[in-house]
Amino acid sequence: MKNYSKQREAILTVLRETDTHPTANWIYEQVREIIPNISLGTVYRNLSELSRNGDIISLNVGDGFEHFDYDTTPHAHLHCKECGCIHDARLECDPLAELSKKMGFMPDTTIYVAYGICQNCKTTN
Amino acid sequence: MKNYSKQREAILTVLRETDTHPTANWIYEQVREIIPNISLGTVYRNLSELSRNGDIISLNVGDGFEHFDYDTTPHAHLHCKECGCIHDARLECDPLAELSKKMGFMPDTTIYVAYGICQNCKTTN
DNA sequence: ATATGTGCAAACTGTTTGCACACGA
DNA sequence: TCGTGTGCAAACAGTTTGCACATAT
Repeated sequence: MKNYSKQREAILTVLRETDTHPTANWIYEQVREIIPNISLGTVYRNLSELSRNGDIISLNVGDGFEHFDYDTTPHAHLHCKECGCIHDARLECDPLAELSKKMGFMPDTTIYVAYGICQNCKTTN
Repeated sequence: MKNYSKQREAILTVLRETDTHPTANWIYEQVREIIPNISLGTVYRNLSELSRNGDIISLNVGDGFEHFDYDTTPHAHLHCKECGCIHDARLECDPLAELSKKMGFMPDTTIYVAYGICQNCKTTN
């Protein structure tokens, strides 16, 4: 762990302590409870940097928002088109890792997303 | 196959005849060679509709552009961070389908993306 | 005639960036 | 002091949308 700025530490703390897949703005609002006058630009800058370093994962599910995940291990995301929730799931196999090896492609991140309707929304409607 | 407008037909034709994963703007420029005065808004509207219907796939690799794919079958995408190319690959297993079944999640689309450096960029640098 | 789709351009919005300033080594 | 990071606000860019008009049934 490097010697990060207190802003970056706060962002990491917020991200570590949630099991959702928050957007930059949600993180911004949470971090403001720790550092009230932090700016949204700083949040974006740090999230980009952390993502580039591989400390966190940037997840784009096509809802117009970038989502961030503290868990950088390969795992699946189940994204509900109805309520927008994103659930994690353990992978039973990792085809992207195997594939990449065969094709001479060096992946440093792999993303698995299933789009559909979650159980909760299914029973509600 | 429904009775689509000639604009939508042209968009589908362009999409069918490429093996890349074009952006809305690239599609727009191609379609203009068929329908010179088509508007970008129409391209976006049709792509959204087609994607919603499941006729095409919308793919977001986090480069700021939405990419579209005529191939709606589950397959892997290898996205090069260097040159931005997106290569297709056959899946050796489909964990998202299996997972979803177990968790009561009904997916209508599954996205597999590996981020890294492609073989071409690796040898060039 | 009526409903659906289009062209155009303005508006929207998540994200990025330039710049002056603050902070830590 | 010097370099890196921040706060602020303006700018950016991909996408969406309102509206008048065209098109097909």
